[in-house]
Amino acid sequence: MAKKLKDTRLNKMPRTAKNTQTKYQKVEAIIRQRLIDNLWRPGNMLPSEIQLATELKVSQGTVRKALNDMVSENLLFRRQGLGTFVSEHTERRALFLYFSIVGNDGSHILPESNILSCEEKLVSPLERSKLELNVGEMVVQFRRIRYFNNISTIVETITLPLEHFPGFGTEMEPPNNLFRFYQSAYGITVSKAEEHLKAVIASPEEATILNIKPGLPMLEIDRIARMLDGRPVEWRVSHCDTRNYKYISERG
Amino acid sequence: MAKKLKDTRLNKMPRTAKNTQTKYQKVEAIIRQRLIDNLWRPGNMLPSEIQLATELKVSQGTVRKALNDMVSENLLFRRQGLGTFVSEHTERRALFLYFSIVGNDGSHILPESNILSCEEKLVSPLERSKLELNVGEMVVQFRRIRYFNNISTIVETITLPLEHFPGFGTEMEPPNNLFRFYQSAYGITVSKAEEHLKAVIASPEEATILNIKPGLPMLEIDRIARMLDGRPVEWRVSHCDTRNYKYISERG
DNA sequence: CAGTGGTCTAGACCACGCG
DNA sequence: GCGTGGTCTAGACCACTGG
Repeated sequence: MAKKLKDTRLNKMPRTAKNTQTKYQKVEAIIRQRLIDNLWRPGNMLPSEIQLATELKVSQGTVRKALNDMVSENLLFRRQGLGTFVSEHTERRALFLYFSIVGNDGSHILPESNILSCEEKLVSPLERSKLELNVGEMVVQFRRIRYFNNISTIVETITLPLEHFPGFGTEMEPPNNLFRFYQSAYGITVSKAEEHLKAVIASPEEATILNIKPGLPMLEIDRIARMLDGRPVEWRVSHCDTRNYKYISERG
Repeated sequence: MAKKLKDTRLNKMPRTAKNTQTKYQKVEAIIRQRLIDNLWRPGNMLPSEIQLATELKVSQGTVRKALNDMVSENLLFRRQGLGTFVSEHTERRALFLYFSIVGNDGSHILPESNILSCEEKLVSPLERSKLELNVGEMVVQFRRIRYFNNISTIVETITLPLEHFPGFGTEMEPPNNLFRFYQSAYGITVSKAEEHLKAVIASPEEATILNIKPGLPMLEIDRIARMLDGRPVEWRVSHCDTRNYKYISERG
């Protein structure tokens, strides 16, 4: 790692067949790298467009395009009259961006959670492929129940690469909003996730845990969350009782 | 309807508290209306940015911003050196934009389909609320099975407001790609959809139709599709056997 | 080659938030 | 009032497409 580091000033080489990256893409890459390096932390204000333009020797419009692209990726947000800021994993963000379960009436509620178990172990072949790890690496795995209005509705199994989360779960109880915790405690920002959904049957164990009938249909959400550089950072399998809740998704 | 129609030339009134719409938003509204009116049809090329800018008395940059916004809504697409075009509901679009079921290995296949039944009837209260219709309006409702590689996997119930689809299903068999048919035969472009997912149990009837065991868990996809002006135009409930297939969704 | 969209610049003015 | 982002303009040049 750490190849090509002295790119602070953009080269003036014309864009040819061998060099398809535009100026605003270079600006974007520089800013993205600064986020990865935690040079600007979540909640911080970035330098103004003018300052960035001056520093990087491009016009304000070019900086603007780069920033706008990152805003539409939800990495940054802007407030007119104030400035441009690094996004944080707030409650609101967790609720509307990374949590797709709502009540039958459409109401958004972030459920409470309760840890059932937590262990460190050697990565299994399936976990290796899901988290793109090497043989012999360690993971932390824990299960938890999630409650809406004190009614247990979801059981989750969460697997993390121990490399990125030293001491996770042993030094303190993981909180309800995990993404915010990853960000504040480990400097890891989840910026994307892929969810795979299936319908399954509640196992006897799940039925006991959730206090429902075994054989009840459950919505399975199998999700890989990725950090800013695109590497997987969490594998989560959630089984959700969808009698009173539903998963929502927009298309188009 | 048809208030405020003579807005072809943009007014020069300064943007105040009572007038928050910017120039590019006005340009966007004009172009969107032309799409709704089928003035430019799917697949057609729009006038060049320069032409639009001249016609609407704004600069090329303003037109560009309006067009780019609509490109990111998938209403238009651009090809450098050629022009800007109205999006069509092609196979590819159906497959990647409005069909979220893929194989367990991630492969995209558009299933074949087979109509089971089709009827016109008075709208029910539930259908009224789903499709935002009035009491006494008529709908067309039909069921179909969908096959992946000749294996029946999905059973769908589709409800359409008859008002927008005169003669639907009676004059000819609805084809596999419905959205393309809505567009080519009725001038109706689906531009957005909201999907609500739950896990349910296969009913005895569904089990018979799909040749599976009753009681098998099925993924229910309850979807409202909307046309360019935002009005609902199709209600579809799909029950999918997810043993060999899965629903995918990106977040962030 | 001419025409299209794509990038980049420079500068003007507006709307907003805060002191 | 001042600094921020937001809008708008005008013009230059590049890259791609098709004839």
